[in-house]
Amino acid sequence: MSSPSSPTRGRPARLDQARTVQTALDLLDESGLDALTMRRLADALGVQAGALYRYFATKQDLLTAMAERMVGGVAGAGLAGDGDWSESVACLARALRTALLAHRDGARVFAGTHSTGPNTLGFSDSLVGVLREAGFSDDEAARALYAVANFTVGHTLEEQAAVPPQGEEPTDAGKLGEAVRAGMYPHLAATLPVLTSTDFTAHFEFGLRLLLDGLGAVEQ
Amino acid sequence: MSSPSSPTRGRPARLDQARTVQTALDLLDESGLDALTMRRLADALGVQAGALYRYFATKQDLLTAMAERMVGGVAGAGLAGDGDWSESVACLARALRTALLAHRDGARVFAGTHSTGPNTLGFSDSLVGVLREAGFSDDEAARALYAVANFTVGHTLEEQAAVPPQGEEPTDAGKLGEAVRAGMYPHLAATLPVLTSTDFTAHFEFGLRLLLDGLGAVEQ
DNA sequence: ACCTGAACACCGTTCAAGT
DNA sequence: ACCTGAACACCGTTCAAGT
Repeated sequence: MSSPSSPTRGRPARLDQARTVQTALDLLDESGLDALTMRRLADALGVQAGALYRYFATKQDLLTAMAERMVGGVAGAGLAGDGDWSESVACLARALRTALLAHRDGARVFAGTHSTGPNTLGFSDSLVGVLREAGFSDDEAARALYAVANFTVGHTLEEQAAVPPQGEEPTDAGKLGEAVRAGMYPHLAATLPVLTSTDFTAHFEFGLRLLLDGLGAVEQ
Repeated sequence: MSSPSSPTRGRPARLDQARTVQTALDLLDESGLDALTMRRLADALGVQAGALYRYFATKQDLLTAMAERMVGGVAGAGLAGDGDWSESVACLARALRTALLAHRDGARVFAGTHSTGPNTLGFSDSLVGVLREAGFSDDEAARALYAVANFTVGHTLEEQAAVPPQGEEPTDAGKLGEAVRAGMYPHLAATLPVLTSTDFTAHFEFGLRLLLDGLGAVEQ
């Protein structure tokens, strides 16, 4: 309740958790995760690197706070639609993907951390709640959460890796094309246009539909 | 065909790509991805760090070769079962998960790279092939590959993060328990036993079933 | 041709000392 | 109480020089 920031009377601290996380997210968007170092972040905050350790015990803790902040508001997406559990779950999954896409390397940051903050737990509680209230068992609801969340994060990880934010060529679809045209992989060759398509929203919606239809079958 | 390893007559090179990748995988299993540095790998190979760069232009290239090696043989899993596309796809997904689980941090290595080698492309071609031959369209087959692969990798990423290989407490289920018992999150509280269950195979099979049932609905 | 030795430009983290 | 300065123990990568 009063760790490093009680209402003190000395000169106000230049740093606090909220401003540090915000600046870290700005730096992430500008330069990407690989360029987000404690020293560069300290520079952006006008401070020495060591000072950050009064607010975050490790860099991993900072990344966790960033992930938690990124998914703020996502839990509320479960209230859309009018009582259709399938649409509510879809909205939650879409909101999670959108929140991760909103920051460069957002999925990598999220996948690399395990926040137990209110935004992250609120999302999980919301999704599990929608399914329990729709009549699914506790086991089914919890496992559906795993399936939807893991698919969404895994998908967004691929999406952000495949579509580099600005400059450099997408080095990936290119090498895939070469390799596939080399001869083997007849099935990949036939489906190359879809595989290298950048319409990731369509890919995402397809996978999400599979999961929801599968859940509909569980419901009987 | 003859870059750094022609059949020369001088003293044989101490290094080659295959031995380097194998030693790197051994080191990964012993110490984990964070401890896998070019210097430590060089040490294990009895060589200086700089020497590795004759065989791999960057550390990322080495990691890609490791990922490619990890999924060797996975493509063959599509031949199991007797013509049931659903069982073939399930076998491919299970084989991928098993291959990633076979190495410490295997999913992290795989998710962080994008191999276009024969093992990785063979897996994709195999899965797409099973579906195309079962009558799915090219679009459906390609998108199903995305869905199954992203779910499997996302799931295994979580699994390996949740179950620390040997020592240290699972710091994760613990903090989740605290936070959930604090009051809010009634739905998480009700499903806590399932959420903190370590039966990841059951979780995986549930999600996989959803995807396959969803695909069955597409088939009509 | 292959590897060493040494350097370059960094990292995350700690901690006495200042204010 | 909060931050600086400086250090510790590392990183990935490059490249002249040796053999």
